[in-house]
Amino acid sequence: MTGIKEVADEVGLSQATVSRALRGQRGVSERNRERIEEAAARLGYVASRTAVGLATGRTHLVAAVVPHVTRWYFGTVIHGAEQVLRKHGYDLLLFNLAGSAEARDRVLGTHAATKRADALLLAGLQPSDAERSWRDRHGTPAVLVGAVAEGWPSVTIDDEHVAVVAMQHLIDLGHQRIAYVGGEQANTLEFSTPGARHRGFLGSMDRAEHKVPPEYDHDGDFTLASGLEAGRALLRLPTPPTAIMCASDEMAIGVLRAARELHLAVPGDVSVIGVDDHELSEHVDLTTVRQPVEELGRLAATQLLQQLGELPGSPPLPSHVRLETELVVRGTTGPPPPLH
Amino acid sequence: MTGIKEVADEVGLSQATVSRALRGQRGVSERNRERIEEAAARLGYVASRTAVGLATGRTHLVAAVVPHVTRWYFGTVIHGAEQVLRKHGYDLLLFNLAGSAEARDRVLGTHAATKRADALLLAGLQPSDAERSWRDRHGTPAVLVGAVAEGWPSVTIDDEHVAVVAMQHLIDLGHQRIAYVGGEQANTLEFSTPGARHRGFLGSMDRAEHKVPPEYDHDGDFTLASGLEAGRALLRLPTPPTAIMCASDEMAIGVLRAARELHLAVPGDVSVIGVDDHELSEHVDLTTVRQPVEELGRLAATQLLQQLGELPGSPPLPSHVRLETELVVRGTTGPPPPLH
DNA sequence: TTGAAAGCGGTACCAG
DNA sequence: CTGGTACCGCTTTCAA
Repeated sequence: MTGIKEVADEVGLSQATVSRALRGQRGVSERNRERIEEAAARLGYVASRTAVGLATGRTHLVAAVVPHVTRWYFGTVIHGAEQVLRKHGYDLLLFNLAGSAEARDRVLGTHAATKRADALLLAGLQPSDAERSWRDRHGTPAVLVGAVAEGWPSVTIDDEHVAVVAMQHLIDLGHQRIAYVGGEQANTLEFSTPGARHRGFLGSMDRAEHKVPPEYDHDGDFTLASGLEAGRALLRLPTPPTAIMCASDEMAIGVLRAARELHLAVPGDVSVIGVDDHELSEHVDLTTVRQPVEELGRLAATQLLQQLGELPGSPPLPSHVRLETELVVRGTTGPPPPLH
Repeated sequence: MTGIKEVADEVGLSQATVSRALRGQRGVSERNRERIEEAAARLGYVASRTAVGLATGRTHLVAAVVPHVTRWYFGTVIHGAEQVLRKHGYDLLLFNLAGSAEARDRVLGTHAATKRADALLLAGLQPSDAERSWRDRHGTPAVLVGAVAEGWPSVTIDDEHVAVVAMQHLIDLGHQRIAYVGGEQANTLEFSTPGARHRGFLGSMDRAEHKVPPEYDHDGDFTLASGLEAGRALLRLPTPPTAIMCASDEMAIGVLRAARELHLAVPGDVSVIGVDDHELSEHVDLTTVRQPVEELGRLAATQLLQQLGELPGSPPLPSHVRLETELVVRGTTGPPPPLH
């Protein structure tokens, strides 16, 4: 491994000068700068990130913590974040909780993430008490994606509003017996989204003066499989709903499959709406409320870079960014079946 | 940030002793070890990874390079790898090429990954000349997932065999006019899988003495959208195939959608088979050849840990691990339609 | 069993 | 504009 010393010896200058030259700092004669750059390139010198980290106190690492990399939403957030981070010389440390609360403690409790990275990106997670107090003490830059918390910058959509928009669409079509497939209790990692969407559902039903029998309020865990299960249960009810709103497209696709299984027409017998605009939703012709997931990731990364002082020129992002969503009407919603 | 010095002062011992005690090394009196551990816990001391890295030369970081995090296959590989790495104290640095060859040069060419990590996990990528020579010089532990290369440990399936198995299934059902949706040229990042599967397809057709008209040999990029497009083209042919084999489930699902669009019955008019056993495949009842993707990731991580000397007890993994695949017959394949 | 001190590979301050 | 040198925070000889 060629070190800075070799380069210095090669050009007959000090390490200090080489260091300055290579980082583009002022105070190096043009002639020497060129010689240094040439020598560094020729010798294949690349500064050791570890040594730089120790000397400067910055690792140029951002820790991204997600509940599940394999879920489309989180994969896409990461994809978006990584794009902008890399552009500014930051690498992405991935912490995949994979649904285990224990993993979360290990990652955030022992500071596996926080000790090593310059900043923290939490996606789909509500910071725990331990995490917020840690951050208060150390002032590590952090950002939340898809969650809000007092004092933490965040990039989100309005989850309650999303549900209201979806519900309004169904209500406008004339539906009254609307069921909900959410994911409130199922998630051990605290997650604010399900609660907000659920509130949106209940509020809308309430304002429309429609009753919500308990069996119309179903739990899921945001996976297709859980949607399938919920769909089966709901559609086999003596009085099944005429419309089902799901807190995610993956669950909605599961419900669609349940309907198909039971030979029910969509939207003839039952309408289905989701949230996300998953890459697959277009293909199953699912009506949904689109959220700009990749952009969420990009903005979160931008937030972080700003806190890290890496974006001197750019206008500061507000600490809470809330992105617009959009109702995408496709083929799975329609008027309720005529009464009989 | 409490450092080792604070802990040492606290217990009135030297940093050396504290360091030894905390890493469980022998040569520290039991009494002092306990006092040190207590003090460290009380002070909330966690060693700086950066400093440890500089002193030991090991970062405890593994760089995982993938073409696309958002693709199910790669997300799952990462998920599997991360699980075992974390268990052994390694963190995962994610490099998402996002389909850009330029990103690849930046990541691997400038050693963004290699300089910073102890080991390299390349998924779905064939090492370039520059990469192999770099590795030859520096001896960085590395492993390939879903690709093979002279001198590189790898964890794979037999991609050619996978295609042969899929084809045999179709041929056994009586199909003769079989088309292929692959992804050979489309991928700028060199990728060995498409080639192998394509060879399997051609070889099977050849052995069965079935002709492959050029228009039956279609390109895709492993996405659903490309499958849809390929499906439309193939099924609109004057003499359409009676079966279509796709190099991935995502493309197969696209083909299924094309069939639905054109009001063709599956498998009545056309049979479709994929490769992967994507999490969705069960739900669309797709016949496919399953590969154990998560296990691929886990084994790759194990390979790496072994090279890193972190698995002293365990029997060494062979340098090329090839996992079994399995034909999963579901509802999208059947006998060809009767001739007319 | 313990401690002093020399690195690890850079950065940054202070003189010159 | 350039060089000497004191760190950064921990590990690791080498002596005691």
